[in-house]
Amino acid sequence: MTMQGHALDLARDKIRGTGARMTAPRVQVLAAMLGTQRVLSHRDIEDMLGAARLDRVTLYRVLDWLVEQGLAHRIAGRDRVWRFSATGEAHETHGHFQCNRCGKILCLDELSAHSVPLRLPAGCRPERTELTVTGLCAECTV
Amino acid sequence: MTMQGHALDLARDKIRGTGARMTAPRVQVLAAMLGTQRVLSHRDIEDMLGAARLDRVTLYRVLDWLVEQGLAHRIAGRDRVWRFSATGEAHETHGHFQCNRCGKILCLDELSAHSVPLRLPAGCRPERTELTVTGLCAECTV
DNA sequence: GTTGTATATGCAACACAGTTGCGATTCCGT
DNA sequence: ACGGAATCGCAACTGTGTTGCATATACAAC
Ligand SMILES: [Mn+2]
Ligand SMILES: [Mn+2]
Ligand SMILES: [Zn+2]
Ligand SMILES: [Zn+2]
Repeated sequence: MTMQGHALDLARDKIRGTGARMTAPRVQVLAAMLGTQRVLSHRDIEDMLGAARLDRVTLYRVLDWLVEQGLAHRIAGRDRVWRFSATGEAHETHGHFQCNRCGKILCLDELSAHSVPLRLPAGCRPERTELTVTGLCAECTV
Repeated sequence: MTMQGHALDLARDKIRGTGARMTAPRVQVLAAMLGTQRVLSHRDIEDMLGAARLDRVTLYRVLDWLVEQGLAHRIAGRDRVWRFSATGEAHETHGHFQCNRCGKILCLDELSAHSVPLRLPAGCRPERTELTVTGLCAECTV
């Protein structure tokens, strides 16, 4: 409860900082993301909200907005589902691990995408390097 | 025509090599993939086949089968679209570049995923490392 | 060649992530 | 309070990929 209260306050601060409107959906979604270490899918967040349910489309739009504002980052897994995280700053550049069985994504904070030496075809303008290791997570290893 | 004939013969050889049935859909799809350097989506292949149209589901199943047999590789991009390639052997390990605007994928043959030093959380078993650079391709740069 | 059968195809219906348009609501500066 | 732009909620839609099942066919045995 204290933890959740803190996440709510933090979420409100961050949203206030953008200068845009502070709305219940934005606060709730960002607080949910701040309150966990996990990388959450749209569906994960829907489930977490439970009672405070909000429209599917609104959730998609809030997530897009959080990414635009730099308050969250978006990760593409091999299951072709977007996942979102609000923790840390270096997330744009570090690698991720995705479990082939349960789909869970972990952040590999020590694995920097910047350490990869780029040599691109002529004319290509790189924007971002994504580094994803797939395999089995500790819980799914038999 | 000579080029296409060669791709057809090569496709037939490879399919015969699996010991499974040789069917028109398999030959046509594999030949289409062997006849290009590009990394093709389901839709790309449908368009290429044109007259020799075949059922959507059959195409999905042929692609799955080609991957199972090791005759093609499947690449996950940032959009929710699988892309396939029959060329080379190193697709599992080298990096790829995907254009944020047109979705095209290029192979970065010189960028090896093996060069990335892994340091995973305890218990995680890595199977594959994916390295994708996103940005704008030469044709989409304004 | 004919036949039998496991295998592959084609169709219809479905699942699921994500998007678009638009009218109704609400945040917030005045 | 008030007004208007920003945001929300709903419905309908798109696109990719999957499942179930009846039909067709590759190919091995004869
Ligand atoms: Mn991360
Ligand atoms: Mn490749
Ligand atoms: Zn797992
Ligand atoms: Zn492009």
